[in-house]
Amino acid sequence: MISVAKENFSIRQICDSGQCFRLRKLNQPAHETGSIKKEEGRWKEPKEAAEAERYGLTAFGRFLEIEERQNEITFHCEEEEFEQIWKGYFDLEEDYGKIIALIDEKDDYLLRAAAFGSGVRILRQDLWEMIVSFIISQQNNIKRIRKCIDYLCERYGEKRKTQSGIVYYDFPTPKALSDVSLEDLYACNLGYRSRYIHETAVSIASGQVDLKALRAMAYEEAKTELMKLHGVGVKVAECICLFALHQTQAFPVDTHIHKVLAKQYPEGFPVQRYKGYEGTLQQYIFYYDIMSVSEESMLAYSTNGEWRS
DNA sequence: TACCAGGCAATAA
DNA sequence: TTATTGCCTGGT
Repeated sequence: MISVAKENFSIRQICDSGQCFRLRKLNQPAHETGSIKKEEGRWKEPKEAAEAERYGLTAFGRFLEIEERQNEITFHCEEEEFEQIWKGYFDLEEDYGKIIALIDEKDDYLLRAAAFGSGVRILRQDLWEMIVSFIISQQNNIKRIRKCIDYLCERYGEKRKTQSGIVYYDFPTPKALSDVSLEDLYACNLGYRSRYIHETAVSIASGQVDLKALRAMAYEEAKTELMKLHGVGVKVAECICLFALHQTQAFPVDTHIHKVLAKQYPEGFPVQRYKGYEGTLQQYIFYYDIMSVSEESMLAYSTNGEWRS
């Protein structure tokens, strides 16, 4: 087991940040959105060591159990595995405090967003898994995305078992998905995205688009190459660049970010000032926005029982 | 019941 | 080149 201090690092926040779909709280009904049960309301920091929150992560063909306590995070694996895989996966060699310190002291909104989600990090996830995951994400919500991905893994991924007997499924390979009929993909509730997944799997399994070459490409080139895949547009390509290729200059704009930009940055987000860190800051904004929706709703509810606009 | 959700591709203008 | 529209499905 390996424990690390919680410096700008929160599994709970990463779990809810919308960048990964196979990290989730354990002892919770399958497909529950992220770390919080609806009826529980806001998540509270565990006070005692005994109140550790347990998470399960499936990635790179492995299952990792993680415990989060008030001041530390414990990875249930050997040191070698941690050094070789998870240290890089969670981007633990980057100093996020340094990034937050770059924020314009006059930018109250961005300061609040970064303080709120200071434990969020940009993961280095598997490229193929991110391509499929973000094609599924379009016009979709996190809960359903998780469900669709689970379904694909359980049906077409390799079944595996940890030493302690936990059963999990690897993400299906491009070849495995390219062999699945459109009809069977529709049965996974992928809807019109079924066609995109099928054609993308064929493109990659056939070598028409090369994952290895993609990993070596610079941002603009990688984005253009990704958009050759059916079902991958600008937004999805930028998400893949950010969450798989760790190109932190990517700045995906979805409806949430679009809304925030219009309200907080009518003159445009100062991308020049934050060059190379746009994607990280975007993630703070995104997390702040999706997580504060319920909070804002409560604040908007005035004491006389009427809703303020 | 109708509309929308963390877009995209096809088609029209 | 830019604007509009259909698309699967589950939730409200």
